[in-house]
Amino acid sequence: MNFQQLRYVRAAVHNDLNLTEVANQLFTSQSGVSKQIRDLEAELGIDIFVRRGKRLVGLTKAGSHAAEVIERIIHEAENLKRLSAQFVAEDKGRLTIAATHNQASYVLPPVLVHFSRAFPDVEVEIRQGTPRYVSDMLLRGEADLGIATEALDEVSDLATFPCFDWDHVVIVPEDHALARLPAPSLADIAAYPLITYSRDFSGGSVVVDAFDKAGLSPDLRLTAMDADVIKTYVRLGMGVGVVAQMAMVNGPADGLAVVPQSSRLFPHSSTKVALLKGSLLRNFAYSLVEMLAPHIPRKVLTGARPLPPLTEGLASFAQRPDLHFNWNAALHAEE
Amino acid sequence: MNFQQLRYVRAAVHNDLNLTEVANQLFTSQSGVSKQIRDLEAELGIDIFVRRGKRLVGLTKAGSHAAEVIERIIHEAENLKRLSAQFVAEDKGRLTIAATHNQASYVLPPVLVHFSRAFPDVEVEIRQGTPRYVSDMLLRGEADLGIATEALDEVSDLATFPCFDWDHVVIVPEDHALARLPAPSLADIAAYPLITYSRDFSGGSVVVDAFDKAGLSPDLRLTAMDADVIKTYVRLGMGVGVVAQMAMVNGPADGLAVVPQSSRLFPHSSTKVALLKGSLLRNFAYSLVEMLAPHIPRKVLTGARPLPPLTEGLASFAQRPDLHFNWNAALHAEE
DNA sequence: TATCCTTACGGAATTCGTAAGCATG
DNA sequence: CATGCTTACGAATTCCGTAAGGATA
Repeated sequence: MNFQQLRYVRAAVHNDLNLTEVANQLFTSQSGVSKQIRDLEAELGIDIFVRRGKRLVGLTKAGSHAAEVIERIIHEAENLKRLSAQFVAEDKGRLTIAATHNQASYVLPPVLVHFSRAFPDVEVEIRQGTPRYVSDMLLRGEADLGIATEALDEVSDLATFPCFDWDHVVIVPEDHALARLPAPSLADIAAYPLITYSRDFSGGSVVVDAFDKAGLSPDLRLTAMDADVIKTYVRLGMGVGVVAQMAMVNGPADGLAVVPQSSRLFPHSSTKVALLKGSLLRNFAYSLVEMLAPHIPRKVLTGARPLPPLTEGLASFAQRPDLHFNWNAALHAEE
Repeated sequence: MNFQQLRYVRAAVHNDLNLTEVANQLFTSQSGVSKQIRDLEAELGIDIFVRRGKRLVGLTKAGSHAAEVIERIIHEAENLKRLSAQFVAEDKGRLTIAATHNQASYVLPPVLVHFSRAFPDVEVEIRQGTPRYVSDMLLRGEADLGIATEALDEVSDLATFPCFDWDHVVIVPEDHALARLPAPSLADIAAYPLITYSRDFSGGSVVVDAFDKAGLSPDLRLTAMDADVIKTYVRLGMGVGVVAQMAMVNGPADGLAVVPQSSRLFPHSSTKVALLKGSLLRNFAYSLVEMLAPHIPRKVLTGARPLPPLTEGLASFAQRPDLHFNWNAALHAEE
């Protein structure tokens, strides 16, 4: 049994049991992958995969149990590497953040400015996608931290921490009639074509649900993944937009107006930071979580790991209040 | 990074950092051990061990963190093997039980008779020693289950389950004066030389503590690790013995008498079964725990594992009430 | 001096990748 | 017939153990 074999099995499970794909992804030959997996099966004395002819078509019962354990072994091996890196150069390394467009564009910028000032030797990589993509990246171990909305709470292998609450607002062209009403209702808004987030973004369903609950079925003219697209079409007069508050506060708002009191029309949303349970992260990653969610007690954060984490790293951070970031101040500075 | 390297590091930590010893224990050359460890340190970029000249004298800070993670990796790798064995031949294999003499001699026999009838293809190996030895065997992964007294509760990496309570009794030669009193007190007993368990057996301290608390300091003439030795010397008239109840009920009692009401003189003791947290055991091992502690809800038992265990094995066992063993009946059948 | 770790080096075992074979859809 | 797994086999790499070197207590 060796790590290579375990990695191959893991990759096969994550890649539709396509060994050719696995070989490409891991930069090796597919014959090697095939052989190593067969060797492992022979050593363990079990079939991990169900084969039909020469094709892998599923996991055996033993295989699916094995896959779970293999996942943990590889995960711990990665923890070992991260742990070592932590001691080699405490504040140097790479941090991969998976985030939705909204978070990446309007929430992360001020925080990351602060972060990169505190950790100049950390390369930050942002990967953007749907909430589902964010959780997948975390589960696959390809991202260290994930930033999205409540959707992450539903993934049981992730530890999520709330950062802050925010609202959706209704936006219209500056000269639009709705901008002049003191407090338009949902019904007033539903009279116009609507432009908002796609349904698979949690924001999307929050907005639509609010109209549903009020017994309204607005004309959902266009849905998009990001606020910039929505704003563009609103500017063009294609309809009334509903976007996250931050997109107007922290982003360009020229030619647009926020409909008065419109933030009260929808339930609060919440930005969450998530990490894979059992992950031993680099010190600077924990620091970023602290910046995003300074109110989370440190012990809760480290509790995401079933067994004791790198306590020094965290303890030393606790002694550096200069690292704390008041994102609320930053977010609303321009208001 | 490979498992061999991790095993070497682990073994070094468990063997006083003596690589020669590690090599002997793992049947390899010490030069190989040395090289592999150095390779691992090079790959991780950290020193795991503190060296003075050419001697390993300690773990670095990074090393002690690494050792913890390595422990988990190897542990999960063993889980993977056990899991596979479980599917190859569900009720066939080997079960190593570490137990104190008392448990091995008077508690286990009736249970194991029952067990080996239910699982005829399981080889059972009993390893006997002090409570400390029992916990060490579990922590080192050399035993699957441990049976001892409360002493196991103090080891945080072990999950312990209470089996049943029992008492100590005072034993004397048949014709002894104490045997004729209706209910001798501790003071009555302390008038004679005492023979009981060694202090490092939890039974030992329970007995001595009871006298201490009563303000008595009896003449502790002899201490031994097992009841048979104690009984022998009591027969020879060397003193009054204090042994576990089971040693009289389930073991030979010829020539000896239990002092009336003497079980009330000492606090209750309790037999515990323990397993290493996070261990994925074979189905038959869980079955033995069930026989020993049938009142423990199955979910609590499997909860000893941080992540989902082999649920089929356990579920199928739950459907076989024939496997349940009433040890209380067995233990007291002769009464 | 006895113990014990490290390095060097040659042989053994493993792993890897190309190429060919063969089953599936 | 395009895709995809397996097997065979030679090349490359890695692993292992003997032996010598050097450091400590």
